[in-house]
Amino acid sequence: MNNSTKDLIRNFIKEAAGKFFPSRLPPFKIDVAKKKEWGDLSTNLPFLLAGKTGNSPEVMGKNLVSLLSKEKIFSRVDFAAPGFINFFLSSSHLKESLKKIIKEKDNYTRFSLGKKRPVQVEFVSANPTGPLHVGHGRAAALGDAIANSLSKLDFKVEREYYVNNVGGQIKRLVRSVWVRIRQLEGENINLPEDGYRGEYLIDIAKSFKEKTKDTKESSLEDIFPSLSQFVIGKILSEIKDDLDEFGVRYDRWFFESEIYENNQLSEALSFLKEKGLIYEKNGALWFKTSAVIEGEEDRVLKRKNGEYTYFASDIAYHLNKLKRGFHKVIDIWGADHIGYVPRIKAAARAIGYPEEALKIIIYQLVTLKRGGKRISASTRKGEFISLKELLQEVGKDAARFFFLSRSADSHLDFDLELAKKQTPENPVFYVQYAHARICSILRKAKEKGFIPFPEHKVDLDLLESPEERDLMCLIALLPDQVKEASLALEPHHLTGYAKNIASAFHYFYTRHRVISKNEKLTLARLFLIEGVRIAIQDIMGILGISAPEKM
RNA sequence: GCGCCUGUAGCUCAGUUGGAUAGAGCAACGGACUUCUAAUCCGUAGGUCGGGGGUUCGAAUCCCUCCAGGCGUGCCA
Repeated sequence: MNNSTKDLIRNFIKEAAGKFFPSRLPPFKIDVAKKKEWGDLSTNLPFLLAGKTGNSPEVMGKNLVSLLSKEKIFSRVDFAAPGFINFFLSSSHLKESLKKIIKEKDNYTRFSLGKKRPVQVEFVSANPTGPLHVGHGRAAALGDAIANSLSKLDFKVEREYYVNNVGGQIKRLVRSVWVRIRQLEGENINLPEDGYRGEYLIDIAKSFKEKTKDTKESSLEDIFPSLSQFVIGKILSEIKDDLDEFGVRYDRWFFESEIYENNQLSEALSFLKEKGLIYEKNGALWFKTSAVIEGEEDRVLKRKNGEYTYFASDIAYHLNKLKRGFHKVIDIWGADHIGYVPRIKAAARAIGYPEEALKIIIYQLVTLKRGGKRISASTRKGEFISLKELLQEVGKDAARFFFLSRSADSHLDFDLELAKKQTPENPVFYVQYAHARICSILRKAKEKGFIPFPEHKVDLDLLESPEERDLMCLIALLPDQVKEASLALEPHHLTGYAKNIASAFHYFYTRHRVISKNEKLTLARLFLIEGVRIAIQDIMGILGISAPEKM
């Protein structure tokens, strides 16, 4: 499936240019025009051809224009100095697009280019040492939206959460709970320096005590296996609950311990050994990062004390992913892991990842604000705002919309007051309101007997105002938007497009009455706003945000 | 010190594989309800794209340099 307007145009351009430019075309752009006078779309190809042929952009451009003008998809094709071609989409193409979205619903923005190839998105993957915080919310929103958007392109997407259930952090965690248990037993004992101080561990200690009777005599060593399983299970189920409430479901929860159990670690290491990328120094085993990526420091895989590092199991984990046959593996990490990127990239290359098969998306940290004031987010004191609290305060929809409003690269200022507001200042309500408003009109139309309407009675030629044309144009370009945002792994473009459509609708609404005495016009407009409604619902669906029918 | 990210209107940010006179939302100011949701809309104003240099037909976008903020720089994860 492919409803891309740009692809159609691209093909026409290739065909036309081929008539006087025999060799392969340089990569050219088709952009949405910035101004009304410049049409709907434009291309810079004349500049590029001029550079290749020595002719002026004007000659190249005018040649193309004369060949392209005959295509039915355009109502007008202009050459625009100094070297652009501007395209005006014909009303027949716009009407065609509108009919398609009505007919195909959310399949309208579906593409078949992924060809069912498997892609994995691994995200959040927070250590099971405490509740998820706001930053994890950003990862969850990003990962889920990216996964949704890739599904649209017909990739077979798998969502995965990697659970680090072994290692030093877990030991510290379990020891902390053990100390809490001892304290509950009345012992005068303090949390270790590097312990976890959060109050939630006291609750966990209590429930472990209830479940297991004789905690009094047990040493940490004896109790460790069962206690650690209990603690991790408890915390993980809270994490699952939070993600569930946020609307995120995983296909797989992958436990780090699995890497150890199935010998996968030694397999990965011998893989590297064969390549001569492992050596011993100071009693430890090292990975020769420097041999793969210039300027990178070598890293320890196995410590002097015989324990493997997180890096070692992570290499094995990535080898495991590769073996599962993913066409592409996408890891989504917080900016605090930025320093880890080169070494895992190096390892990926060493274990046979094709270039580009591993994509690591780094998102910048979230700053919370209440009105104008910053809220400190210090994890150490345990006074961070959890994802749960955020959801309680602003709700899933606002949280997701805000997280997805900015590019991952950008630091995110999250204003809690704004997210809660039920006014047009708050973009999520603005968009949802447009959808609800359309639904309200459709309900009324139904009462009056306009719906369901037979499609053959709808005459779209009656939609001739600029406001109606703008809406149709946004619908016509929607598949391209979805495709581009998906391929770029940048869902924030879609929040932007949702705002654009909502705005165009509200503008239309104040100028035109949908339900009127003019029955034919009413039908045509109902048809149009139903298309707009589907567009909004579709985008919101990709973003994981609801599109309410009433507000 | 070094690495990565960021610096665009009062605020929050799009735009960064070079392309036309740099955009949006909010805030500010001024307007619009015999109406299918005024939870909306319209208009006005707002800019040395952090500074400086360079590359070229053309730079917010590429290169160099400097400044500011964030994150990282573990035999933690």
